Amino acid sequence: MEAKKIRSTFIEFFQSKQHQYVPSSPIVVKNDPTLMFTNAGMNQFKDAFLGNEIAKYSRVANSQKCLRVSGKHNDLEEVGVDTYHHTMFEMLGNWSFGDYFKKEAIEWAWELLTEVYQLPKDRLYVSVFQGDEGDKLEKDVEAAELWSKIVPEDRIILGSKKDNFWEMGDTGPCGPCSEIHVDLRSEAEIAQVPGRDLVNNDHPQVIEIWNLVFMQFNRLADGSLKELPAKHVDTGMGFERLVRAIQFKSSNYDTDLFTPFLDAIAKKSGKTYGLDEQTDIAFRVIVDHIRAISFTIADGQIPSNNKAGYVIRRILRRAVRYGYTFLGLQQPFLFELAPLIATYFGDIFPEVRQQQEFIAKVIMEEEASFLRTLDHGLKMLESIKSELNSKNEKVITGKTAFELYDTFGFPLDLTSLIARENGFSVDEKGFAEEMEKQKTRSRAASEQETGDWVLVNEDTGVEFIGYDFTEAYSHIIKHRTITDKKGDRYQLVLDRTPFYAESGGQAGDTGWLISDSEKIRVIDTKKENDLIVHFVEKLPAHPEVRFSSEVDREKRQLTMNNHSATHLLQSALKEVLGDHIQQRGSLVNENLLRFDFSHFGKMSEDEIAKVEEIVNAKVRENIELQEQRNVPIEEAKKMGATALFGEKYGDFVRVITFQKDFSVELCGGTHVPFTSQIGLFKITSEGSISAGVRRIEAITAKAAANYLREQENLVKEIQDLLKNPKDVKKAIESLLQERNDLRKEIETLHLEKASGVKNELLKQFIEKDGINTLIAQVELPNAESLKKLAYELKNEVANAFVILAAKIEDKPQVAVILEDALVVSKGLNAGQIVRELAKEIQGGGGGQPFFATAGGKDLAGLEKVVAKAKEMFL
RNA sequence: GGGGGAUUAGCUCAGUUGGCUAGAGCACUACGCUGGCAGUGUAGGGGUCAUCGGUUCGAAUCCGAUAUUCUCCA
Repeated sequence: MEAKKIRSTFIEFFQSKQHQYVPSSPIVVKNDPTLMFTNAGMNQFKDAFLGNEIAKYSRVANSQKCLRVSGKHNDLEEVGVDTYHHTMFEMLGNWSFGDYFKKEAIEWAWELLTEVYQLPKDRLYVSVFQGDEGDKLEKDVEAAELWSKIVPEDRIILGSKKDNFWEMGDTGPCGPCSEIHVDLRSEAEIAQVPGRDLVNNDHPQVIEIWNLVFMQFNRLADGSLKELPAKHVDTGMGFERLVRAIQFKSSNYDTDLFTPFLDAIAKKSGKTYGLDEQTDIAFRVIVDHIRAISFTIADGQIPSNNKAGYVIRRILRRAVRYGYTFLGLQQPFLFELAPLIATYFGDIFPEVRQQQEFIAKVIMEEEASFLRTLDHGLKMLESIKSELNSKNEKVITGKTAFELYDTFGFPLDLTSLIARENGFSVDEKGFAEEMEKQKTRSRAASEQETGDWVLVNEDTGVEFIGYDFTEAYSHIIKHRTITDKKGDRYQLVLDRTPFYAESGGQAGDTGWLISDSEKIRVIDTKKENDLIVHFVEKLPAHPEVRFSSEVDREKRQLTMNNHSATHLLQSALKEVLGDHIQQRGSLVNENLLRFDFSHFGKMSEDEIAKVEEIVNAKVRENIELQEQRNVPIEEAKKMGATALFGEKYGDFVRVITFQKDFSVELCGGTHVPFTSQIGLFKITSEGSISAGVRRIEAITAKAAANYLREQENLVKEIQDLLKNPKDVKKAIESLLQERNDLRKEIETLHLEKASGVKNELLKQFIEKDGINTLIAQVELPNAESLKKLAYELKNEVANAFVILAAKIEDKPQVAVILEDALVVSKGLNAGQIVRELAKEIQGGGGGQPFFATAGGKDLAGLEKVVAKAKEMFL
C-alpha cells in the first residue's frame, strides 16, 4: 500500500466511526511562549483538554505536521544516524473529548491495524500501565481486560510510569496509556530472541507505532491526582513508522515517503544509497531535513538568527554540511528538492504546493549564504594551520575550534575532518568546555522565575469587548509576578477587558486600571494561548475590588489607522505587483506600519508611487468598514477572504472588508469605521529582509502629514541656503562640481608651493662622506605634505639624508628620511634620530629605520632641533 | 535576552607590536596588440578606512558609545 493511501485510509476509517477530520495546525506555533513548534497531534486541542474551551467536535481525527529537535532520540545531531527517528514527522491521531473511552479506542486501533492494514497479529505487542505506588495508582485493569479479549496474554506487556503514564506537563490532564509495538525483524532473528523481550528496548526493528492515551486524571499543583469529570482519548501514531510496518521495510527511509528523495540525491551526487554507512547517514540527514525545512518555511518561518528561525537555519545547515562533506555537494542542492515535496505532500498539505517557488528560493539563498560562511571558515583554518606549522604544533586548541564555531559559524565536525586530513588533531574536550561556558552565560542571562497565578476572584472566563468598547468595569481574576535579572514584572487577567492583546501584528493596548483607591498603569497586553494577559506597573493593593479599565484611546486610534491602512496596502500591492503577493509578517502600532510580503525583486519608484496612490484613493473614497464576526471559515473563504499561511484559524472567523471587491481579510484586529479617518498614507521605506521577502514601512494620518511637511521644509531650507535658485537639483550639482574642481586646484597649488620649497631645499644639500645631508626648517600646511616632501627629496637626491623641522598648523613636527642603503652602511636609524631630536620640542616619535616622524608641544624648540641636528651630523 | 566577530575602492578581501606616501584581485576608463577556453600589454580613475567621542607627538590599527551585519548560546 502506498503512503498516500495509508494516510487517507486512516482518515476514512475514523470518519466511518463518526470522527470529524480537521486539517493539521501549522507546524510553527504562535502565541505560546513555552513552545516553538508543534510536537504532537494533541497540541491544537490543548485548550479542550485543559477545559479552557469546549471542543467543537467530540470525535476528531487528523494527520498533524510535527517537528522535534530535542529530546532523547530526536536530538538534532542524532537524526539520520538511525533509521527511524526524524525531525519533521506526521502524527496520525484520533481523539475523543468526553465521548468514547478505552473500549472503542482499543478495539478500533486493533481493527485498523490488523484488518484494514492487514498487519500480522503475531508481530504486534501491546503494553498496559502496571500501576505506580508513589502515585497510589492501580494497574490499568480496564485496558488489560479489553486487550486480553483480542490479543493473546503473552503479547500484553506491563509498563512502568515512565513508559505507560502520560502527562501533559507538571500539572494538568494525565492518564495511563497503552502502546502498540511492532516487530519487523526477520523470522530467523525472531526465532533467536522473542519480540516481547525487545519492546521498549531501543531496538531499531521492534518499535512503538501507536500510543493510546486515556486521560482520566488531573494532576494538581501539590502533586496529587484527581479524577476528571469528563474523560478523553488522545492517540498518536507515527505515520512514517506505520508506513514502514505496512510496507514491511527495515528502515523508515526505505518507504515510498523517502525513496523519491533518496533517488534525487543519488542522481545529483552520483553516489548510491545503501553502500556505505557514512554516506547513507548523509543521505538520510538530507531527506529528513528537507521535509522539516520546507514545511516550516511554508508555514511562514524563514531561517533567521534567533528563536524558531534559528532552529530552521541549524537544520538546513546540518543538511548542507552532510551533503558537502560526504556527498561532495558543494553547490546549493537542497532547493532542488522543493518540487518533490510539492509533488508528494501537496495533496494533504496544499501550502507546500502553493508556495513551492518561494520555498525553493528561500532555501537556495540560505544554502548559498552558508556556503559562503564555510568558505570563509576554510580560509581561516588555512591560516590557523600555517601558524601551527610554524610553531611545529599539531593540536588545534579547543578555544580556537570554538572561536571558529561560535564566531564564524564553522562547524566542529568540519574542523576536525580537515584537521585530520592535514595531520592535526582538535582538542574536542576543550571545545566542549568552551561550549559549556557559553551555555552557562546564556542561561544566567535569561534566568527568570514565573510565579504561580494567584486567584483573587472566581474564574468565570475571559470576555474581550475591545471591538466595541474602550472602557469597561472589570474584576481581576488572577495575577502573578515574573522575576528576572531586571527585576519584577506583574501580569494580571481580567474577567472582562477592552484591552486588545498583541496579535496579528497589532501591538497590544496600554491604558489604566482605576479603582476607588488606586490607579494602575497597563504597560502592555499580550496573549498566552487564548488568555489575555495585562502587564501592569504594580500589583494593586486591593485586587479584589471592581476596576474601571480604560484603554489609551489616542494610541488605539493611531494604531487602527495603521492597521486598516495595512489592509488597503496589501490589496494595492496585489493590484500593482500581482497575485503572488503573500503577507509574510506585519507590525502595526501607533507610530507606523510595517508589512513584509513575498515578492522577488525590488519595487520600482513607479510601483511604490502607484501603490501609495491606490491606497490614498481608497482613503479618499471614505469606504465604510464591514466587520463580520463568527463567520464560518468555509464561508469566509468563499468570500475570497485573504488568509495567512501558517496561521491557525478556528471554525469561525472575523472578516474585515473594505469594499468587497477590494479588501477582504480574516483579521482579529481593530479597524477604523471609515477609511477617511486614515487621512493620508505615505510609504517611508521599501527594502529586502530575506530571500524573496520585501518589507514596506509606512505612516498615516498626522505622522504622514508631519513627514511631508518636514521634507518640504528641508527643501525650503536648501533653497534658502542656495539663494533660491530655479532648479535646486542643478544648483547642487554645479556646486558639487565646483567643489571638486576647487579641491583639485588647491591640491595643485599645494604641490606647486611644496615644489617651490623643494627646489629651494635642493640647493641646501651638503655633501659629507658621500652622504648628501639636508637640515632645514620649513613651514607646511599639513603633515601629509611634510611626508610627501621628505619622500620626494629622498627620491631626487642620491644618498640623501634629510632632517626637516616643520611648523605645521602652529605645531612643531620633525621628519627624518634617509636612503635605505645608509641604514645598513652607516648605521643610521631615522627612528632613533627623530626620537633624540624630538626631546627639543617636548615630544616623541618613531617610524621605520629609513623614515620617521615626531611631533611635539614646544614650537620654539624647532630652532634648537635644527641646531642640534647640525651639531650631530655636520 | 546574553556572548563573540565584522564594517578599508563598485565587488571580494589583505593591511603582523600604533609610524611601510592605504594595498591586491576582479570590475571600470583610455590606448595598443590579439581568431576561442575569464584574451593580453601599458597607463589611469576610484577610499572622510561605518559614525561619533577619547588616548597619543602620531590612529585604519588602542579604548568607549552608536548604527548596520554575521555568528553562537538561551
